[in-house]
Amino acid sequence: MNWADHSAYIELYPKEEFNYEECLLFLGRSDLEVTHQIRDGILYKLIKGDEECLLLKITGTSQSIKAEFPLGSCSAKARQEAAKYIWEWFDLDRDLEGFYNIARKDKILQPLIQNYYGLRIMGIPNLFEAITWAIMGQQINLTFAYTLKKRFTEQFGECLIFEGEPFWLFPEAEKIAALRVEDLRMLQFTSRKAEYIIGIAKAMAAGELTKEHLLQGSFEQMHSKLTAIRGIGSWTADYVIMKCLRHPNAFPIADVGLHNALKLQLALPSKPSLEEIREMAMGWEGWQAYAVFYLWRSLYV
DNA sequence: ATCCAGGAACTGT
DNA sequence: ACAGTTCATGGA
Repeated sequence: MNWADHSAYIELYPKEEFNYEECLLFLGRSDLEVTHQIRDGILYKLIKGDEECLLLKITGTSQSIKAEFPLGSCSAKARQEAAKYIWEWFDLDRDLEGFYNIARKDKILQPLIQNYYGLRIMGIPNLFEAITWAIMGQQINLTFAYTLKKRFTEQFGECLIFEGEPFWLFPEAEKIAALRVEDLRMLQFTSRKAEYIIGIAKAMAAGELTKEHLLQGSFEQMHSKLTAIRGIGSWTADYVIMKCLRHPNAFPIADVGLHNALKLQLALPSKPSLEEIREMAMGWEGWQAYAVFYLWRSLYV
């Protein structure tokens, strides 16, 4: 992690192939987003440090990301945690050169890496949030998924008011583990999703499911451990591996957004079959997650 | 109104 | 292993 601690603020220095504006565009794709805010081009994110909440005020250029602490000064340890969080959130450990090398030779990806140069997979570092968000998004349109997340967070998450505006933390697994299905049904979750989410919250609260444990395994091991959990199928496992566990081989091949993006990019009369997608993705080995993320990007704005 | 949405479990063969 | 069915509700 390449960063500087200036006490009043911190600064992170990504390697090349980084474009803050592109990343910010992704973060601003929904007005219903509750786990971060963008106001006047400035990104605000509330994170949970050791016991205490930390509000980050983030700005960036193509060379660096700067984060201030509008709540006041914070400890050196908290600043380190903030730096680590942002580093992971923006996937700054990744060297995109490998991806761009294979993408330059790929008919589908070539225009995308040109248009979205420097875009990184904006992650969800918190495992419970990543899994829960993926489950919320199963088989419903994205707008409604954001509505569910907003209700869920505003009902069960912690809130901090700053300058008269609320900043939310995604709910803790411990809190959700104590709920009943009806508590989520009231927010228009389906019974099925409510069961899945509470079940996973219980497993995580009991320490039976942790990010650290999953990260120890290979891609295949992560995938099979995740899909062994009720509510997590192949799509959800790949999504979580892509956004939280950060394995670049994650490939949610059944994703509807992916299908639509391919149809659009290739001007196909209808969505490609899984077999056709496998064919297209032959050259993406080792970078499937980035290929998918760039294709998703092509669907908006 | 009708179709479908960043799927998964369940059921029957 | 594989295909069909059910869950459920909002957006376009």
